[in-house]
Amino acid sequence: MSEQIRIVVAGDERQVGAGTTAADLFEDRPDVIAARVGDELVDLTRALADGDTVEPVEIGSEDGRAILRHSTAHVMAQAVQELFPEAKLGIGPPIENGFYYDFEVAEPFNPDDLKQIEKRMQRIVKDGQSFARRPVAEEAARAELAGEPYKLELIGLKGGSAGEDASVEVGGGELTIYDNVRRNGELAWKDLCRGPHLPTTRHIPAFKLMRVAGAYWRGDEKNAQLQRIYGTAWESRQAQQEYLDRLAEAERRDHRKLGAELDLFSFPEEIGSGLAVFHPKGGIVRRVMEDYSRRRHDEAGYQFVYSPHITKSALFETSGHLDWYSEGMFPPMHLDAELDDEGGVRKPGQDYYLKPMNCPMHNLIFASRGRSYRELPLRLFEFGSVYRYEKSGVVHGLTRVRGFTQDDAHIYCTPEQLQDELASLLEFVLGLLRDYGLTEFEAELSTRPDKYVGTLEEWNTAEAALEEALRRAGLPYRIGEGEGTFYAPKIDVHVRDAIGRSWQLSTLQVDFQLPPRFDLEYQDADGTRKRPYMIHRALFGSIERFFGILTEHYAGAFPPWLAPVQVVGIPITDEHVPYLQDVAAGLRARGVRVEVDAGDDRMQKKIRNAQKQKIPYMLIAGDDDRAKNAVSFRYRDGSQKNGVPIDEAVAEITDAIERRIQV
RNA sequence: GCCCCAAUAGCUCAGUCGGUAGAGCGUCUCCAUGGUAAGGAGAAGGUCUACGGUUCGAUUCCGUAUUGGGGCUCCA
Repeated sequence: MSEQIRIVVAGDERQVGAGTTAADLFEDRPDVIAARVGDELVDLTRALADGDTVEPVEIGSEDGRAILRHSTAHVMAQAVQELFPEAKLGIGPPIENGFYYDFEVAEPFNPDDLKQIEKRMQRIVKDGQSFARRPVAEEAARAELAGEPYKLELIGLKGGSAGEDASVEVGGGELTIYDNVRRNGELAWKDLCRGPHLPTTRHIPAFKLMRVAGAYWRGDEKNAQLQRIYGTAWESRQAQQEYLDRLAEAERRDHRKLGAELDLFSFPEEIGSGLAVFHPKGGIVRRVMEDYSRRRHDEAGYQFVYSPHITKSALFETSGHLDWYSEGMFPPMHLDAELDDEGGVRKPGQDYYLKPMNCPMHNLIFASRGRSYRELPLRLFEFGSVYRYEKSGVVHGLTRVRGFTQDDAHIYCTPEQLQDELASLLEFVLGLLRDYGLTEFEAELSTRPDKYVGTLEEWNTAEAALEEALRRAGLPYRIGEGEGTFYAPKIDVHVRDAIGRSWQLSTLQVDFQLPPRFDLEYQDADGTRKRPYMIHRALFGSIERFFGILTEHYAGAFPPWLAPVQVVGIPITDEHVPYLQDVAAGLRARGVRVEVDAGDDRMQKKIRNAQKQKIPYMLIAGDDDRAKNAVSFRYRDGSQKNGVPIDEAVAEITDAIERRIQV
């Protein structure tokens, strides 16, 4: 009689024969593709030991998907090496929505290659090769993988500072190799890998290769650049299709595309990379955003300031930017130098820089005269245009540009005021974002890094104040331990858009570096001079970026209060144009942005045009409406309401605009 | 900055295996007066991104630059 062991399966204690595997336990569960034993994810084929607790890992679960994707990465690597035997393996981890694998190849892959690789993968999936785990000693692993220089490097990193990626391959403990074994027992392929993996390649229900890109070995730009193939893999064809549909939806909402279609903005080549111009329609949206923001800041006790776009270099020497941020700044222009007749320097001249930040300017305003504690908190606000010399490869639509305008403010307060100021500030931030229909937030509190300026006490005070502000706002947050900048702990607010994507928007930072550098002081009630605390904050971050994000959030269908054209009048025939123009005049008198389409298109075409421009309200009028002193609504969603008296129509529209409702 | 890909009319794209180009939409003009997503006809519009090279000849091939796209790195 065989030996018995005791295990706990999904909470139930059971007695089973020695050598029992998780596969045996979940025989009747085809969706189970791995097991969690204790804290560890393992292959189904792993034999269980006495006292193990075992949980099933379903293919559609988070862990299950990661295992599926990682296994698919192996299948892809096998296919690549079968087709391109000279390809050297990098790493191939699962990622959100899919996986990748890096290869060193002489020639980059082209789209045709991808198709071929995908075909070969389908064959491997059909083959039903099993993934077999095999622990190996380090020396043996080195011998087996002698032809794979990157894998050898990973073995060398074992247990060291291998980093997240490498740990997928080598883990912390023993080295293992996964063999892909054909059903006839023949070895098809192998890879250094920690696992776990699917039982067989047949357990891959749906996958697709997405694209090729260059990627540095171990993420370091000094290292060799490998070819990375990205793929996606899912627990069902349907799940994959839903993912592909989500991608298509994101593409449909792409602000760069909508920006052109809706005539909002462009990036003229003549101006330069990352430098946007706003067209009249984009200008309206932007102006409404700015006006609203100004009004809210005014109500919240901010004072408005203006500062120039360029400054002598000395300012950024004082602020420290030239020491630690010069790479991100546009090169300086050298002005006012004079040479004498012999070519010698008579007057050395000055370097002027475009400003990458507004804070030094605001500090000068604070320091322009003596400040009393009675003035604090002093809140200086500016729509400040700044220029940052972003690397050419990172510029992207409106979300990453080289010239942009921050809704920037700096708040100077006493240490005692810090807590309340941060709390009300956070409230203010969230309130404003909510007005744009952004309601799902998540915050990140970044704390003191190893290298920092200021005193430990100051940091503790500020971090505690930030955390308390988060608690008061009832905001879910995570802590980024040591992720603060060297001069400040900060809160970053991430918002979720209409299709669930998360964007980092607002940032609140307490600054310990600039007040002493600028020798900022105020005179306290007891007559002594004290150093104020300084808070940097931006709600939108950059107006351009926020504009881009909003465009995608609304898919270009801006709510009435923001829409460039709020109402378009569409006459049934030319004869009704004057009637609609009267209606429009009434709306315009109430501040509504309204146009009457008097062109020679047919009514149907005008509706189509208005629909494509995503105009919130179409007011249609013909003989019937005119006879009743009415108009007919057609809303953006295609619904309609006929014969609405003009007064009611105007009231409905102006009300929706005033209340900033989303329609 | 690095790797790969692209650039043809205002937009989306076709095309030329090297002999200076087309469509649809948009624009303009005219006709049509039509009740909820494309009425009809005609016209205008392009040094085929720029600069070099090869060639009898370059929009096409090669190089460089610029701009854009997908990644990597970066985002204080």
